[in-house]
Amino acid sequence: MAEKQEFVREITPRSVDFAQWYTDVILKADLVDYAPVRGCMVMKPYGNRIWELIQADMDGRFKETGHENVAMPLLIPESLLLKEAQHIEGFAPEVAWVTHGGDEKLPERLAIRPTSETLFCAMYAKWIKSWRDLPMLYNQWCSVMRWEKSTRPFLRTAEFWWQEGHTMHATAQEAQEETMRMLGVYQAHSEEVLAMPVITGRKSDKEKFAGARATYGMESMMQDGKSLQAATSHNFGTNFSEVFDVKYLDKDGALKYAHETSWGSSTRLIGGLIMTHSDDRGLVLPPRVAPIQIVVLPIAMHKEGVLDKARAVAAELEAAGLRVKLDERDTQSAGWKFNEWEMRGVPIRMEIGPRDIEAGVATVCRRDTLEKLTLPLQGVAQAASLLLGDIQSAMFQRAAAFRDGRLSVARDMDGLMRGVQEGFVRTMWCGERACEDRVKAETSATSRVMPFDQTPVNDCCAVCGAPARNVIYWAKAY
RNA sequence: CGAGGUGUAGCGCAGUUUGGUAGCGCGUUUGGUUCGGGACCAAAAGGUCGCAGGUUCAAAUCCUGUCACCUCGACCA
Repeated sequence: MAEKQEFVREITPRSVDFAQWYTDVILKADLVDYAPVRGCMVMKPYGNRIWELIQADMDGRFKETGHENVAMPLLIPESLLLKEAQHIEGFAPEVAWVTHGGDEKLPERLAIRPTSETLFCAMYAKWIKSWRDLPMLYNQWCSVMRWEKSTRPFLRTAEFWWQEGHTMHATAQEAQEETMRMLGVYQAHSEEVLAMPVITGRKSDKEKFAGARATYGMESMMQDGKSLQAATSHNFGTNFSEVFDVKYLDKDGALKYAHETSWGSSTRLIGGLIMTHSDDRGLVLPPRVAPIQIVVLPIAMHKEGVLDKARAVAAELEAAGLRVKLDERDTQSAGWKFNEWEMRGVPIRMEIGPRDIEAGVATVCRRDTLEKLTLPLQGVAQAASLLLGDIQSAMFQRAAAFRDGRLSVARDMDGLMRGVQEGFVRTMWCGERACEDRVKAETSATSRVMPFDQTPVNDCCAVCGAPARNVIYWAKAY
């Protein structure tokens, strides 16, 4: 028995080596594989399905808030990318270039998009003429490429899949409202769907997006206490509009620059999901993004009536709109299947065996707590739906409690240094870059966000002691 | 990009110090017994030892280079 338990833990325990644990989980759960291209990943069907479920939910939220999807080209002419100085300065080191068409050298290099602000702006300059054209609210789902030096599946890959929303507005106020609205959409999605609690706020100038006037982000704490930037929402003001000449004729007859926003989230969310919820047995998926919500396992399948009953139960669950897998393989033992589906994070395992059938119940095991219970077969779909709802909210509660337990408040550098060893630290900050650089040098932590709740801790910067301007969160980050 | 580590059967590894017939476990295939937490027995298939050079009668093993992956730093969604 002891040996069997060891065998289950082919996955390195989190407490021993978090990074190795992370890699083990995604490979054992069959989410991705490494590609022949350096730094690139292949999303396998199971991992890709999670992304599809994330996309479906998020895309619905984008449409509810008035956005439409477009498809922009993969390539950006060098001259276009170079237009906004700060922007290209931020991205230049990691741009991949197309230099040839067939054997012929191109007259101008083409960048493989690292992000599409420049393309959108070039098009917006053509499309926007009048105040009647605004706001223009577009989004695209695509992949982008950033030639990263060190990569890890989902967290940082050379090519990654994402959505990027790009909008143009008549006024600064509308642009700011849009920036906040989309940050709110990300937060709601993360907390309601991914069961991943986040802290939102504004980024310091140091951490801000290249070319933006203000960047807002949401940060989530992983089980090693490090922070993952899970999404960002930027207000560009008229920075790009002035460079790309995006102007409209306003009601008052004056020609004005449009105010721009952009916001993005990526397959990195899946990495966050894994590092938030999973355990030493493998993946734990929140029901709302689980490709399989319930796996039905016929037990002692060779016995009369078991398989028929299991099929009937699976069909009933499916008819209720649940994502169900009936595992009828006769090549694997029941115990083997238990472990496999646990490793792959299926929220509910439902066993249908001779004893269950006789008692009119199903034996059920929930993945988040590994707790076993029985559900009456009468009305099983409804009970299962309720249980999935419980699991979803319990996972959020648990993650939030974990996060709160590792969140500290500090008034000085000592407290800050101690705090970032564990998780997030809330302090006052004077607003100076020098203090951020000092924290980075001494603790390897960075400023994450200045939260919207600015209730002061005290009145002086925790780093330098000068009069404080903001409340800010610090953490080591991915 | 700096420091360290690892590349040997589908997967996990031993063998490398001291050069001399390519090994083990899991998985796979076939047959049988099992079947409520990774079952058991028997037989079988499966390898250009990451790649390229070099040294040698002989290289998985020694030397040089190179690529990939993993960890820790520096940079970023």
